[in-house]
Amino acid sequence: MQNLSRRFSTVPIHKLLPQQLHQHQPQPTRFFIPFSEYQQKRKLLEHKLISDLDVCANLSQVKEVHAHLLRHGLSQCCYVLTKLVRTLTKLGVPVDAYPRLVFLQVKYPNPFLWTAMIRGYTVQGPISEALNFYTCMRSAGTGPVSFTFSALFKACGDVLDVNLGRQIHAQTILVGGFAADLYVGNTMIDMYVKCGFLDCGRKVFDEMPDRDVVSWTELIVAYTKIGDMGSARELFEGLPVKDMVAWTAMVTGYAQNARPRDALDCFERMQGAGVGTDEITLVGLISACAQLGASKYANWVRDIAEKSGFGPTENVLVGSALIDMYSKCGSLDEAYKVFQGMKERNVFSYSSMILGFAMHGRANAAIELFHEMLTTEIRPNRVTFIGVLTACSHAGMVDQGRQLFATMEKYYNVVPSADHYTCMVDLLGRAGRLEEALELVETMPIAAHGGVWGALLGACRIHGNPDIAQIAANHLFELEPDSIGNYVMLSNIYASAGRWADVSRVRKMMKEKGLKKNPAYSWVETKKGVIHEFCAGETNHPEYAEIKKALDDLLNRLQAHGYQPNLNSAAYDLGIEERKRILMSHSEKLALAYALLSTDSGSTIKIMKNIRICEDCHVFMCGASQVAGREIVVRDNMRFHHFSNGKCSCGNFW
DNA sequence: GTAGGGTTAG
Repeated sequence: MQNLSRRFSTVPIHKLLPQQLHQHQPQPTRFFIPFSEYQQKRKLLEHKLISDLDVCANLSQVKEVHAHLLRHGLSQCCYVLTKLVRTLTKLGVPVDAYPRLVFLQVKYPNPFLWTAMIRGYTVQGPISEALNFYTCMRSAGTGPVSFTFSALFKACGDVLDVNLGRQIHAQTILVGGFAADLYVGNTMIDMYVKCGFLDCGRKVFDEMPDRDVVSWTELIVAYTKIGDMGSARELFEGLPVKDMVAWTAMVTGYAQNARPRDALDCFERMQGAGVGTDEITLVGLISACAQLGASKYANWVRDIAEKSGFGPTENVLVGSALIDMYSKCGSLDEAYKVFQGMKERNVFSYSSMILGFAMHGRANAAIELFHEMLTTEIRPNRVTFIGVLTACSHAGMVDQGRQLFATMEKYYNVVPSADHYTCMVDLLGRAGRLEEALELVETMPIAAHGGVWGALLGACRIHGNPDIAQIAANHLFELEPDSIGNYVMLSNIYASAGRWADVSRVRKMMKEKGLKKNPAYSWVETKKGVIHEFCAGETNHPEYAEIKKALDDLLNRLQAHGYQPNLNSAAYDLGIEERKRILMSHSEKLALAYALLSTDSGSTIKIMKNIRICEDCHVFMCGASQVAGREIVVRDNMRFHHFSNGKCSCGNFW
């Protein structure tokens, strides 16, 4: 066996070119074969070997074909050997071993055989060896084929090496004609986009003589990923023939960019265009419905899934997405029904269900399900641990949470991320161990992000610790200078501690930065599925008089049960009566009163909020669930609160 | 050989 490395040049292509090009013009590939009986027989044999290779399921079968091939004197037949190399790499045989030996026995490899080797190295690595083969192929005077470049671009995209990609791009132009090839162009766009050079991808697209729906979709997706839905849309509208993948890219793009309405509109247009729907389209659509959080859409999309033949029972992808959606729409029971009905479950199904339980304050159910999962073959991933740690933290299970955290890397090979540290800080913080939580943040081996400090700040609110709150807030002001919530939180913590001078200081900071409080909104769905929006302090609802009356009635009954307004939940510098009035105009209270008027007495009231529920409203909801005898579910921007018989599922920690 | 996909914490 010859030593390959000595025969092959190791000079990088940019040094070989362009001089090398002039020395070795690519030889034209010969397609014409003189016809004869011998040729005919040989051709039949080649075809037989190829189809034998097609059905090979393991290495020994391939070896048999190889032996057969050698017996018939086809050791130089590039056509069959190319197939042999492809089959071997497809079966996962290291290209550096057996395929390389096969290749070395060929005196004059044709471009396809070279490319099969290059492709093998681009898939299995190292990419340097793929490039080495390319260089040698060129030095041997062999002209590449378009697939050679596609394989190389794919490899560059996978390892995010744009410099290499650019060198190969230059090659496609130098070697001649390949830059204009459709497949080469498409993989080139993909490479640039993956490496984060969208503009270069766009330039390739703009200069391509032939484009197909794949070229368009690649760019559309790239725009949706960076959040530029305007450019995505513009391209999409110009796309002459829109197929299912292209439509799906738009639907999913809107969903991923928090524009659920547009996602739904786009889907309806897609249906109007007579384009079919598959599981991937449904996932995007379901995610949009989850964001809308209304049961009307939840039922609508489930119906579509069933009718398209991708029901949750059969399809694990759709099933998992539906679990998440129902959880986010406040229908935990429905989520669990979907979960139980699924024939096949995977780590997504389990994690979504565990997160659903955790989000709704059902800590024990979440932890039980986690243990049930461990009895299966399915291994937990990073998201599963987020779910189960969140559950522990809401149930105050400090020791169990610590134990889980300690085992995640050891037994499950999941390295704790800043997000997992967020859960741990939350766990310790909620349990009142603020110093320990602070110590954990200060000693964690990776950088703390806003989430970690935010968890600490939230714990300081629960336990009224303005000093540690100040430390956390200072970090947050650095990390997230424009995030209004942190200022509001710190100001509230000072207000609860009666430190009015500090409250003024924080307010001044907000003013200087030009930050304004987000207006508070609540939404409630009537029995007809119409969604009503309420803004704090708003009096212009058409049924405002009735709402006000219902709210006053409720207030009177609650006061008879001992409810007293929590005045700390309103601005400190107003009079007591004014503060009481403001508290009563909070949007979730208006929404609750309207729901009492407009829904059936036995049904659960569901209210969605855009900001965190205040303490006064929380107490108010607890009481209301008792005196009105209703189940109330409130989704704020953090989690779900289930109010029933005067108690909340969050255990008054939120 | 090329394009669309799910769960994430304050």
